[in-house]
Amino acid sequence: MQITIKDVAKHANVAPSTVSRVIANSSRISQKTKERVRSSMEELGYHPNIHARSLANRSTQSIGLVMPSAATKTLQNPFFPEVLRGISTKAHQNGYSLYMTTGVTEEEVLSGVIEMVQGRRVDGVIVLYSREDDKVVQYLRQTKFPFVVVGKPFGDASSITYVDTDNYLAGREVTKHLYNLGHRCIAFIGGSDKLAVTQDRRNGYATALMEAGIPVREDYIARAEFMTKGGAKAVRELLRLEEPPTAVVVSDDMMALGVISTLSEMGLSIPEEVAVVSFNNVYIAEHSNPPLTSVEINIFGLGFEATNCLIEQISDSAPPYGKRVIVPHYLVVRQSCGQKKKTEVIE
Amino acid sequence: MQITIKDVAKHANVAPSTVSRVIANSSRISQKTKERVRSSMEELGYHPNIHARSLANRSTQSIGLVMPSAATKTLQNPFFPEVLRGISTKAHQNGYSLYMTTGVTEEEVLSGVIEMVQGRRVDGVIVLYSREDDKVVQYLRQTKFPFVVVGKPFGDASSITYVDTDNYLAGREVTKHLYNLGHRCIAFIGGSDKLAVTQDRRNGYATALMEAGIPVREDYIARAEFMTKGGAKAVRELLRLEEPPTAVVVSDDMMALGVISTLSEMGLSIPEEVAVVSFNNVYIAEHSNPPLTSVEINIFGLGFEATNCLIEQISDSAPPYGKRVIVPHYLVVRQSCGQKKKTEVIE
DNA sequence: ATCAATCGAGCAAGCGTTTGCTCAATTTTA
DNA sequence: TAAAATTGAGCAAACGCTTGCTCGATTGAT
Repeated sequence: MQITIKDVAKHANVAPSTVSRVIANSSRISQKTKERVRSSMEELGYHPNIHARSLANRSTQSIGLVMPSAATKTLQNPFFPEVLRGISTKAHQNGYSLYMTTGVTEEEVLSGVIEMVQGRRVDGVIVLYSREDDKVVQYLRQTKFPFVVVGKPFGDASSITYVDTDNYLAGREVTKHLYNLGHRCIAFIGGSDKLAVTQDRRNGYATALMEAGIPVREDYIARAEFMTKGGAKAVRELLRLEEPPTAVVVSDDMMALGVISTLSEMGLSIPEEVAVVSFNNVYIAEHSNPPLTSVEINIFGLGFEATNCLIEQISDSAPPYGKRVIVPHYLVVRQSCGQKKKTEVIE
Repeated sequence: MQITIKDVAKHANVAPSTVSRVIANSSRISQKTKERVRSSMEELGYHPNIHARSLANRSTQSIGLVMPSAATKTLQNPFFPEVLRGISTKAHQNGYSLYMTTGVTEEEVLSGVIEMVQGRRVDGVIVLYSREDDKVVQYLRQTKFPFVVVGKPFGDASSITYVDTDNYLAGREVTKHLYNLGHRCIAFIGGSDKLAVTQDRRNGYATALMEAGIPVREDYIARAEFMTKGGAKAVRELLRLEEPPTAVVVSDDMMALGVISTLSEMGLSIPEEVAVVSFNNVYIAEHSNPPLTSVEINIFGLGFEATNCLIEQISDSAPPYGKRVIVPHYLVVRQSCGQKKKTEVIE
């Protein structure tokens, strides 16, 4: 059987309540008693029962994680482990542990979240994506449960705390970079249109083109799944156009990987015939062939900051309005985007 | 305030205990009452408080996950997300949720585990690695808490339930494959020597050499960290040898990635000058340059099976002795290992 | 029609902690 | 020196749920 607070109390010759207060390090207990109780705890190998504590306490010291539906697929994108690293680092620092539910459909995910929240399983929730018309965010909002979103939320963003990259700016910069390298036919391959990240990056792309006086062509904008296969398919279609692009902005490294393997298969050389840039700069971007030019968005930082915000909210030290944290990004130039003509570079 | 079982009871005009039994779908309650109670639950939006339930119940419906220490680093290896996918799929199917603690040092990890176990936070634990002299496994074993190991445990393996790849065999096969391609100078680059997986793969490698009548050279066996940088360093040393190897068996795809980028940097062509094979066949193996020949070990399956075994143990439907599940593997041949002379292939 | 068996539902005692109150002992103040 | 203030610790009531027992009502057997 488990060792309870009562056993410790008996062993130390005090009341259970005293033991509890020793654990909480209450000032109402004398130093002497504290020490006696502590050594009893040590001796008996006491560990508090988390459920009893949560029940009495109404707090759980754990954080719920919401992955996009079909999390099982999602975990294949290195974005998630990395953001998880950031979250778990901060959570651990503050004595929180992590609680995950997964679900295949959107409904399943929502009911998982409801269970977490209503069942008082967690003190707060981090939503790891931002999608249009998302039921999870709606629910969390209306129940006024502490939560933060990784990505820019839809609707009344001002009342929601979120952590994000300035994807619009990043999209613009990347496109401009290609323009500066001399490209005029630049395509965009994005993930699901419902995702904030796709929209922002695409808008940035479009803005950059307009600024450069290049019309935005609908047939240069492709959509695909956030994984390699989607990227492969999208690029095939683009190259079938009468005037195929000489450069593509791809909204995600994994998709970009698909793009470059497809290009290689088709016998097109990168970056000479088609230049490629993408976002996230996940681990493997550096090791692909050729290495990917990508926007470093500090995924770890996104997770870390999100957790920070959440803990602030939980401990009521957060302002009552939504807070917004933008994590800085920068372009990491590698081979996949090419460079200006050699001569110019040498100069 | 939360809606409790009492509220439902009042609303449905029954006793709280009846509501509880309705939830448990006890046969002692008539169909009519069940329906009435259920509609009350629905109407009030009732969700059971998980902590109260666990407290009364002594069960938590959640599974603890133990990552190797410095989990923050570990998550960078795609092995973990993938095994997580397997675990979370099976767990979800059976209504379990996942609970993670992380820790930087071995001590931290251990105390996290102790907290999970003694604090009755989880019903069972999955250990995601196998290392020599591991305190976590020792602890779990002596407390007789349900747990399963992913990887072959040390010590009295027969009493521990574990799920593993036949790494010894895989190491042998891979080495033999290189031998068959004509290689006679084959090196091995492994991760930490304390890990079961490293030892097994290395032993398989050595066996294959012996079977082929090739002496095992100490200076052909390098050790490195389980990530790209380690691989890079190790290969540099091997190539400094008087008689450098023409092929390397690398114990992990991530390290192999480091190996091949280093080789490229040094101007050596793969597979012509140095052939490379590795293990795990993670997502990116296919997309590296050149694509990696790697052993597909079904990481997802490892996670899935491990969870399955654990749930069996928790629900007492497992045998009292340690069970062993070996998940099959197979070699996926891609460019990095080269092939026999063209003519022979064509024949 | 009577008694035993069966069925459906309620009572109340936990599960292990926390915490507002109470109260005795000690110290301070007048 | 007596009264007031302070300190340290205990009592007992939650927290929300489960479950062994009890008990009245229904059913079936005699």
